[in-house]
Amino acid sequence: MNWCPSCKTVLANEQVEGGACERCGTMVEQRFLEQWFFNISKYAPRLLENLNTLDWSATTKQAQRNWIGRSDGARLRFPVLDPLADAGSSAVSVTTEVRTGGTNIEVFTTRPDTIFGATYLVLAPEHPLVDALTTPMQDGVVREYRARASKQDLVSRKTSKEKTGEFTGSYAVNPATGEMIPIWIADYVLMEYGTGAIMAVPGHDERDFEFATKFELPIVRVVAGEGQTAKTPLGDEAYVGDGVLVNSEQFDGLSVDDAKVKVTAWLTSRHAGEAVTNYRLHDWCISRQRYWGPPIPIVYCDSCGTVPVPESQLPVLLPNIPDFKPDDSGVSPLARHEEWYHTPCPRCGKQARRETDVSDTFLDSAWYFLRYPSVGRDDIAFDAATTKKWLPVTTYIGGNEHAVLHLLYSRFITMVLHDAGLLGFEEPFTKFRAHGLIIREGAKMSKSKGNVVNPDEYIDKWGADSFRTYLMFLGPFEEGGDFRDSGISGVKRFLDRLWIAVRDRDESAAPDAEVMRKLHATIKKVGEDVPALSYNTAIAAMMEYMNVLRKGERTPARGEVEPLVQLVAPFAPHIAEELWTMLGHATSVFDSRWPTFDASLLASDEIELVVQVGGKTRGKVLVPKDVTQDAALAAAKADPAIGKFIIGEPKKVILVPGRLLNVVV
RNA sequence: GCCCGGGUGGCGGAAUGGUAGACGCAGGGGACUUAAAAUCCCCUUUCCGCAAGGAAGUGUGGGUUCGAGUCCCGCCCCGGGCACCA
Repeated sequence: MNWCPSCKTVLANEQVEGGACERCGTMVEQRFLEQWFFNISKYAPRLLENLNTLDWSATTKQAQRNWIGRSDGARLRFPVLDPLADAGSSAVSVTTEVRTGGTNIEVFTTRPDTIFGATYLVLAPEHPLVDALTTPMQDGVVREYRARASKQDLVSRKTSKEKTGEFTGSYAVNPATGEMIPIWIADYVLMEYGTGAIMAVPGHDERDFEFATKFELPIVRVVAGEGQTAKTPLGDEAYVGDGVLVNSEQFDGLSVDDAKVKVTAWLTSRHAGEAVTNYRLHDWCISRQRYWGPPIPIVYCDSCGTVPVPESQLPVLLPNIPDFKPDDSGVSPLARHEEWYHTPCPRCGKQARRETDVSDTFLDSAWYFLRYPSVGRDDIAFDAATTKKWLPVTTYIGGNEHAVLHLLYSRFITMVLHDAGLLGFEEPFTKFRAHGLIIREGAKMSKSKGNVVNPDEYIDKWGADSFRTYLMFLGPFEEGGDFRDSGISGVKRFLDRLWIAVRDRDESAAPDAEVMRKLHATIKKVGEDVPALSYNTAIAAMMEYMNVLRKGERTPARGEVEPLVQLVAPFAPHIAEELWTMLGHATSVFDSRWPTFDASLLASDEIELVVQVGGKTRGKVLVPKDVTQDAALAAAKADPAIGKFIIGEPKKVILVPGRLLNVVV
């Protein structure tokens, strides 16, 4: 288990980032503890598959794909040679009369095509077969190696790439070649992934190559790349590229991809293995050695064993205790509370003991969206009709730091509840967008970097509306951006000008046609940008309109400025509400309709047509919006600044209606 | 190493294959003012030129196209995810 010595609790794999606790940054240790898990790994294929149907930020989906970590390959069985009969003999062909002890070593590989090059096996030091496989002669060194590996924490073990290992003294049979190959243990093989054992193909795997070189194990080429043959020496590194099989008997000449399928089929027919898909996603450890949290509703009874607390007795409430601080024992503070700890067994009524761990807080946040619409109901978790009306969540915006935490857990819980018939959907968040990170002084804001911004100071100085609008303006929402103090003044100035425009408006003046054209273009632009989360360009469009509205300190007509207040409202709600009141409305701006635009106002009869000659922009001409190609060309020739570039008969003329004319000469 | 993003003025950033640099910051000049602040107007990619004008230009090298920041191929750099995962 991952143990955080600072938080004094175990952590799920998802809550360990680069070997450190997700919450406090302390390096985690490894401890052996019995814990409760949710079987999320069973859902790995679905969690992965469904990603293709979700409208989520690409980065978030990719993070989940990486975390789930699908790999297609094969599980292969290597029979172990009877250690008494064959120990000590050198690698000889034993195709006939293989005497095996009946044990098999199962390995997972993504390269079944290279099995003819598997010259040894490696087990993780913790592999359950190690004891049985270790010969008396090797017992000392193996025992010592395992002890050393167990003491070393997982982080340094995973990061130090220096290969170490010991020979067990036993041999297995390569099911393809029939040759006997030595069985080693080494800490570069991890018990927690695959079967905890690998077939080593040093010719075509960098790690195996390094190990084989160090311990002088045989290296065989079984794949030949372009310009290589079966005899081409491997040199000083493994060949991991594509190619065709060599030194692989009947499979020689097949491509790597073909051979993966055919070798697996062949081994399957010989009962030596089968194709499998492996995932790196582990089960979710939900036990926590804390006080605050929902107790895991399990009772341990000497007669009945592990008994779940029946539904009628749920929830198990926390006892009110003064000493709720966790300690380093690995046991929850609840265990110190005798009265609570001892409870009758729900099944037989005899004295029994409660589970003292509480569940991970991520379990709570994994279903809060189900609870929220039904908070009015105390009798049930969530009401079916209400849930059907409001869920799944249409659009969810959050941080990518939850990609493999909250967002993965929520999907899993939703799937489980769906399968239990409690929900009509199996994905909780139809659309998810990850907001970007705000960068300041060249780094993402963090307490340790000392570059965090306290919003209160900015709100005091600039106002909440300015601060909020600035955050939306400083860069694309999904990419984040640079927070620079100097940038706020522009947004503040915009809101000030809006205030003045409303205050000084002319109630009787008729709106100007050109201004109204711009207004309608702005309504259109903002209306399109907001759902696309392009807040920065929406604000820019409103600023642009403000420049037109207040050009030369003109006094705007009411009809020119009133809709702008509605457009601004989602960005700067306080000032918008106040301005709306100033405009004489008795109800909230948020109860007013979103302004609509008149498309017929947007187009004018004459347009500026950009003229290119040979692809280079040479100027523009004013033409009717539905100008013909010939008329446009004539207009271009008539313009002296453009005409001088049009020498001779045009070879080709391209007119992009309403936009551009390109004359190729 | 693998997989995602991204690379555009002094800066933050705009650009359905069609005027690169919208909008904002910073900078310069001007109007108003006794003055300052505020407000308003103009300029501000680089190079050549007094100017008119011209040339170059979106990390880099090629390619497709009448036309490429945008599409395709190779490379470099930055940010993020995964990583002794077989």
